[in-house]
Parts: sequence; structure tokens; C-alpha cells
Amino acid sequence: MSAGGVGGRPEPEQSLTMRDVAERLGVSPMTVSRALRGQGGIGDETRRRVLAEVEALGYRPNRLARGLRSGGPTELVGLVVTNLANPFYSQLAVGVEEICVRSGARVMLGSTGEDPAAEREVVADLVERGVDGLVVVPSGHDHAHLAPDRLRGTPVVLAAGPPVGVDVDCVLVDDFGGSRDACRRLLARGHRRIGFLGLPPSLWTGSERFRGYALALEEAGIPVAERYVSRHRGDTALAEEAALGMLALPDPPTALLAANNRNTVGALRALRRRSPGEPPVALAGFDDIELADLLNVPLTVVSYDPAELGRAAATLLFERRDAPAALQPRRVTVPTTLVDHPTPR
Amino acid sequence: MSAGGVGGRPEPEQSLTMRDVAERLGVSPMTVSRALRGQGGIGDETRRRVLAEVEALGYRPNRLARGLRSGGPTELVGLVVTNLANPFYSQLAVGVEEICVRSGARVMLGSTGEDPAAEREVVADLVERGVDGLVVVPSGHDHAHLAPDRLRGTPVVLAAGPPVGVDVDCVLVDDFGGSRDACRRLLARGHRRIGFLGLPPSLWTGSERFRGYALALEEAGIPVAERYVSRHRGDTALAEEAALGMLALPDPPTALLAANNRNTVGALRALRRRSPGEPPVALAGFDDIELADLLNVPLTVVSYDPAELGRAAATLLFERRDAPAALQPRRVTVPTTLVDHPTPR
DNA sequence: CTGTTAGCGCCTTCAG
DNA sequence: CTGAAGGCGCTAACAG
Repeated sequence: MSAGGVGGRPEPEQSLTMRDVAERLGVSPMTVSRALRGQGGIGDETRRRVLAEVEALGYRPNRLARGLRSGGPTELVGLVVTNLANPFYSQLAVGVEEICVRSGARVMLGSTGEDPAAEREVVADLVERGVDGLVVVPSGHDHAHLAPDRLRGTPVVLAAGPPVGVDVDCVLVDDFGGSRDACRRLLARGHRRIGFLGLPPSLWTGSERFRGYALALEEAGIPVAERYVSRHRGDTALAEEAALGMLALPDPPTALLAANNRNTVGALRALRRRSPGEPPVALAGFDDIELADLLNVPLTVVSYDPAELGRAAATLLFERRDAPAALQPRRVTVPTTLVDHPTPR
Repeated sequence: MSAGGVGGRPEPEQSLTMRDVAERLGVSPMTVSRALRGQGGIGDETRRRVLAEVEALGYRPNRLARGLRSGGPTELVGLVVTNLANPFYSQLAVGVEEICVRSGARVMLGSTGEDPAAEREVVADLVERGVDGLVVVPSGHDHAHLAPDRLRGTPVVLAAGPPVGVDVDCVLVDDFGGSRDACRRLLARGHRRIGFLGLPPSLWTGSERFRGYALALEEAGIPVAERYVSRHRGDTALAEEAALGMLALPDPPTALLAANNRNTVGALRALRRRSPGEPPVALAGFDDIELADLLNVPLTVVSYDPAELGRAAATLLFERRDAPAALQPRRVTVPTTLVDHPTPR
């Protein structure tokens, strides 16, 4: 008798059940159940006695069993993202959690690594685990497998991309408007040759941000020139290379517009390799950068709050879960703002 | 028909049960159960038929019900952090999830905002929801409430801080060694007056990083001077102010050691406010900074992998969960490396 | 106001 | 190899 601690402790209480509490009090489990849920149908005095005993014993109900019988909501939301290490997604998660906690729900996490097959598995697993709904940052280009019909009716909200092949709610960033505004600002400052460091056209975000760029140019009567446009996977090395290529043209751009954080960083690296004599190149980009004020480069960014995207998604989800009648699919767009980080000093 | 879809679809299948599948096949639910779990005790031909029907119907078992009866593991891990928006914690989460997924487990999230009361609630909620174990980044200074005894026996692993008042496993960063090594490097470069921008002594991490600084100085026969030491909550503004204060001393430090990312950023802001004529100040700090190469300041950082911390934590957790006999509480320390970001160009 | 009966969906146990 | 009985912990639905 020893190891583990068979000391004189008051029983580590493997796992109390409602009946244990009830027996100690000489009442039926139902009484305990009612006291715990505080829904009435029980005398004040009895309730007090029960709650005192519950407190004393440290009893906590088993939510899994509760949910099984009542069939009610599990107060569980599945959040499926590509990669939590990306601050965009971790902030999105913060927003989702914030709203969930307010209604007593918890978040269950799933990462896909941008693999549509992994997404399917993760989603299926979350549904098996009884989530009330899913917030999904989609990986593939078709979302038919996210139809609630195929998921026990579990509601789904897409984040950062519109649904394709399925009618569900979604929350989006104003990619188009943000990009357009950034480009307009560069134009307002007199730039006429503006390079675009973009994302693949197959991505919604990539396509929208390009569209904003193109529209702003068009408004200014400037044609989009192939040689000023690069569209690749967001990767700082590729972005740097693309920027250097453009800047080496006989008529190089006088400004660059980067379609996301990775492209902005690549552009910054390219710019810092220029010699002091060369003409300056203006830079604008999507996504804010924390240390912008420490870089010796003026930078204009399209800023927005990823947490707000998460809050909006979770809100739509709860509304839909609790809607007796089905609502029309809704689409919420989170606005962007243009922020100038002027050259310091 | 139209709206909503009252068309001729094959029933959206509210929620199939094992019996539905069984009835369609004219077998008992047990047969379906056995086929699904693939544990044998069933004929090959029967299993095939069952699985085919399951596939056809798109039936998925209800894991909550499964766990209720079998009492086995839920394959659910609770992760409790202070704030997911902090990249340290989101990377930790990535590490935890990575290990969990390998054993078919999922992560349930809880944020505390560094509030010990919130931590208690979150932990209790996760336990009620039947997690197999918890990875907790502790908020308070005493962890007695995290004793598995009080949590239905749910195992706990502490991350980024050692247990106080309770015997559980933990994973730590080598705060002491990393800080010591950084300080040693500054000393090796000839610095004798080294300022320390630190965290509150009440934090484990704060105290350990200070200890490393103090030890390195002691080794070099240099006393720790009050006026070169600042210890406050990690906040860039406070750090900047503290750094400016030190640099304004009659005998200012020639180097600064920042105890975390926030302090490093504050120090960088302080340094950039100096005029070109003033003597340069060296800077070293805990935590790497992505754009270090774009700052025009040489920077030495103590780098480590937060995801590794998460992987280690989850691994300890599963080992303990599956250990038939209780193991001794273990402590894993993740190493740090010193990285130089030389002045570019 | 309180207790009893039954059963959520699945699995353990024991027959056949 | 398959099925029937029973119950995990809790709560609807009905009695009293």
C-alpha cells in the first residue's frame, strides 16, 4: 500500500454521479438534476440542501451524458483553419472564442494544412463529436462537402472565402475595397507605374485583391500591364524575387502594391537591397505589420481586424443554430481601413 | 418545389443511428457496432455488407454516446492558455494539436486572459466535458486547484511554468540558460555595463531570465546594479521608457538585454530615437523577431520553438493518461539557441 | 413539489 | 460468429 498516495485523503473521488449525491441526501436523482439546472419545479429549501451537498462533494455533472439524453445543443463549436501559427487565423480564433464563451460554448480546433482531404476528415470528426456548428476557413475550391445536409444538419459558416457549390453563411474581408483604396492612394500620390505583388488567381482573396488594383488603375485610365503584375503563392522569397524583377525593368514601377503580409515582407527585402542613389519606390500592402514604425521605409497598409471576422462568424453561427426557421444564406463583409506608417524621424 | 428544398431529395437524414443501419440490413445493432470498430468477432462477409451500407447511408457513429457507455478515453485534450493572439501560445497550440491528431485526439480551447478565476472556470468546464487531459499555461502563482484529484483524476501538464502546490508534469523553456547565454555573449563582446529590461519577479519566466542575467554578470565579476535593471509587465511602452531612462544615465549601459519580445520592441523604439552621433548600444533579447533583418540594428536573440513546447506537453499528457501505474511527476526543458542578426548591408 | 419510468446511442456482458 | 439483455449518467414525460 503506497505509491500513488493511499494516504488519509478523503477519497480522490473517482467520478461522482448524480445518484451518489442523491443517496447521500435521501432524495431522488431527479431532485438533484432539478436543483442543478435551476429551472424550478423544486422547493427553495430542497434546492439549497442539494446545492450545499454538491458543493461539499465537489460534484460536477457529466455534460456528455446530459447532452445525450436531452439532445439539446452541446455548446460546442468546431473551428477549422489551415494553420493556427498564422496570426490571421489565431486572431480569428480569438474572435470566435470570444463570442462562444459568451453563450457558454467552447471551441474545438481542427487544422487542415490547406489539404482539402484533411479538411473533410476534420469536419467529419467534429460532427461526430457533436458540435453545434462549424466555422471553416475553406481549403479547396469547392465546398459541396460542407453542406449541412451531409453533416447531420450541422450549420456551417465559411470564413475568408465565399461558399462555392453550397449555400451557407460566410464572413469576408473587404479584399476588393481594401486593395482598391490602397491603389487609389498610390495613384493620388502621383504614381502611374504601380507593380502588383499578388496571390494566385485561383484564391478568392487573390482574385479580389487583384480586382481592386485593376479597378483603381482603370479609374485612372491606366491599363494593367503584364510586366507589373506577379501572382504567386504568398512566400516572401518569391515576392522578393518578383519585386526585384520589376524594379530591374527599363521603366520600373515607382510604387508597389503587395497583396498580403508575405508579399509586403518580400517587397521590403527587395527595397532594402537598392543602393541609396536609386529613386525611392513607394510601398503599400495588405495586412498590417507590427514593426512598421521601425523600418526606414514609409508604408501604407490595408488594415482590418481578423478577430472581428471571427466574432461575426460565430455570431452568424449561433443565429442560425437558434433560428427555428431557416434563414437565407447571409454574407457579412468586414471593412478595411488604410493606415499610413510615415517614415519616422 | 423550391425554397429550402422540399424537393425529392433522399431525406436530409436528421441523424441516423446504429439501429437504423441494422434494421435496413436485418441484423442487430451489435453487428453494426462490431463491424465499425473492426475488433473482430464478426464474419468478413457480414462486415463488408455492413460497411457498405454505412458508407451508402453516410452513417457516422455518435462519439458522445460511445464514450458514455465504454467509459474509455474521449480523445479530447483541453488546452488552456492566456491569450491565443500571442504568437507564443498559438504556436504552442500548433504543437499540442500536432501530437493530438497523431493519436486521433482533438483539442478543446480555453482562454483565461491571465485571470486565475477564469482559469478555474475554464478548467472545470473542460473537465465536465470529459477531456482526457489538460495542457495548462498557468495564470496564478499557486496551482493547487489543478491537482488531478480535484478534477475527476484528469491528468494535467503545465506549460511554461513549474507547478506550485501540486505535483504534476510540466514543460519549460530554458529561460535561465537562454538569458545567461545572451548575457555572456554581450560580455564576450566587451560590454561591462549591461541594462536588463525584465519581467516582474513574481513570474517564473521573469525570475529565471533575470537569474541568467545575474549569473553571467557574476561570472564576469560584475555586480548587478539597480539602475541597470527594470522589471515590469511586458509592455512595449514601459520597456521603451525604461530603456530611455537607462540611456540617459551619466554612465549609460553600452548594451541592453531584453527579457522578452515586448521588451525588445520597446528597446528598439528607444534606440531609434537616439541621434546618429551618440555611441551605439548593443541589443540582445529573448524571443526571435521576424523582420530582424530589416531593422538597421544588429540584434542577438534567444530563440526556441514554442511548438516544441506544445509537442512535449501533449506527449507527457498521453504518456500519463496511458500509464497503468502512476509515474513520478516529470519536467521537460526545451532548449534555446542564440541567433545573431547582424547589421545588414 | 417530488418521485417513477423509460430511454438518448452505444457498448459490455453473457447467451446461443 | 451473432443476438439479447442491461446499463453508462442524465433527463423528458408522466405520475403522485
